Amino acid sequence: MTKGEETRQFIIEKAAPIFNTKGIAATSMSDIMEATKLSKGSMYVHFENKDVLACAAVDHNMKILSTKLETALRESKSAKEQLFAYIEFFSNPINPPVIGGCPLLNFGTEADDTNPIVKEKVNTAIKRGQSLLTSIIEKGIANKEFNPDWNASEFATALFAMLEGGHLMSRVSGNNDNMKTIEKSLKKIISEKLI
Amino acid sequence: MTKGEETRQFIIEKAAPIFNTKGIAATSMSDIMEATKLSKGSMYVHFENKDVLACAAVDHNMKILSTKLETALRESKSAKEQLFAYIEFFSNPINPPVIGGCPLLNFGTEADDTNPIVKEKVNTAIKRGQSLLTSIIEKGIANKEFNPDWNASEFATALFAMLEGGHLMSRVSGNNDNMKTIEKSLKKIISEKLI
DNA sequence: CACAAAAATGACCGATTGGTCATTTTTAAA
DNA sequence: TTTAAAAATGACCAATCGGTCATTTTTGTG
Repeated sequence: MTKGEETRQFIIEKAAPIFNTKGIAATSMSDIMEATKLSKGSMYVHFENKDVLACAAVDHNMKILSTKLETALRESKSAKEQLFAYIEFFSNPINPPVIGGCPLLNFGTEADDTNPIVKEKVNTAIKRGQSLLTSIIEKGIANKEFNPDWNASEFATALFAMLEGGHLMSRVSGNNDNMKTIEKSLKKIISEKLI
Repeated sequence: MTKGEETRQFIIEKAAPIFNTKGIAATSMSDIMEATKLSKGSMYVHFENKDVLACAAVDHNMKILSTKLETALRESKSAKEQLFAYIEFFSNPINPPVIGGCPLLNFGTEADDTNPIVKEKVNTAIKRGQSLLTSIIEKGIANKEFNPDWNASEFATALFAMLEGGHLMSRVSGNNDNMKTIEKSLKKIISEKLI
């Protein structure tokens, strides 16, 4: 990695949590300068404008999330264990895996009617999440772990939505109570599908 | 209503959809001036600063939502019908009841770690939504409509979270498919609780 | 070491931000 | 109709915004 590539990466890493916490519009280049202790000119050597940097920060936040999720799922063997691990991974929004909370929720709501590029990034990430969940459930059905009548993609969508909604509710309330309730509900539903 | 109160209300009504669409930070006083065709000085006659106007706009958006919801629920008689009406009310995020989409989702995610006042407004509104749902379910249990073993507040939380999460997913994807799936799942669960 | 390319700097730019205020216009009650 | 208060105006303010660029410093290769 050249010096330039190193600096670029360094800026992204410092900028990502700021964008995820304050939002894209509310984050200024001065915020990033302060966090990196770099000059303004240096920022523009590596990013042609703020939008490019913001997009890189969005990508980085989502990458961190998916990498940590992957690690959290790695040890789980059965489909049930994987679903439980997935739910538990998202079950603490007050101390979330990514600084600032779920980037899909944060950037999705900000971008949905203002930034089509970020919107599409979030859309793609959500679809990946849904299909990961769907494939875990389908694997569980093939394994004879789960009831074969279970509609995998339908439940994957419901599960994903509940986690995002629960994330919002817990962040706004300042505690994990709602998310814990949701975790319990989801685990109960999954357990009922066990053969 | 005095002239001043009329103008103040007029500004709020013009500002509310802009704040809900662009977000608080990304909305400028110039945006409101343009929408109202009023001068800058006039804005500051009625609102001491942008934050006060933003808070009034947040309140207005949430009020519109709850008023429309109330109307949508009014005709429903049974608890089941009321729950279905509640779900249907939120089932079209692409053409939502409030311009810009769900204000709880929009303002909640923006405010959660930047604006404690708005955060608390959203928190209160969410709790009201949860308790409305809980009381509908409890009424249905008392009516012998629903299985008495049903945990009302637990399901209310899950339902609320699913609708918010589904709202995000549909807004980001640009269509209502995910929300339709969620609507179907929720209605099925409710129907299974009918005695 | 030489030296060209890459990286970093910070002063500077015009535009826009939230906000103020002296002045003018409108309102509404006596 | 008079008149004082309320409302509306728009020029003006300092601060900050995203972005540029001539200059200096650092890097890495021959």
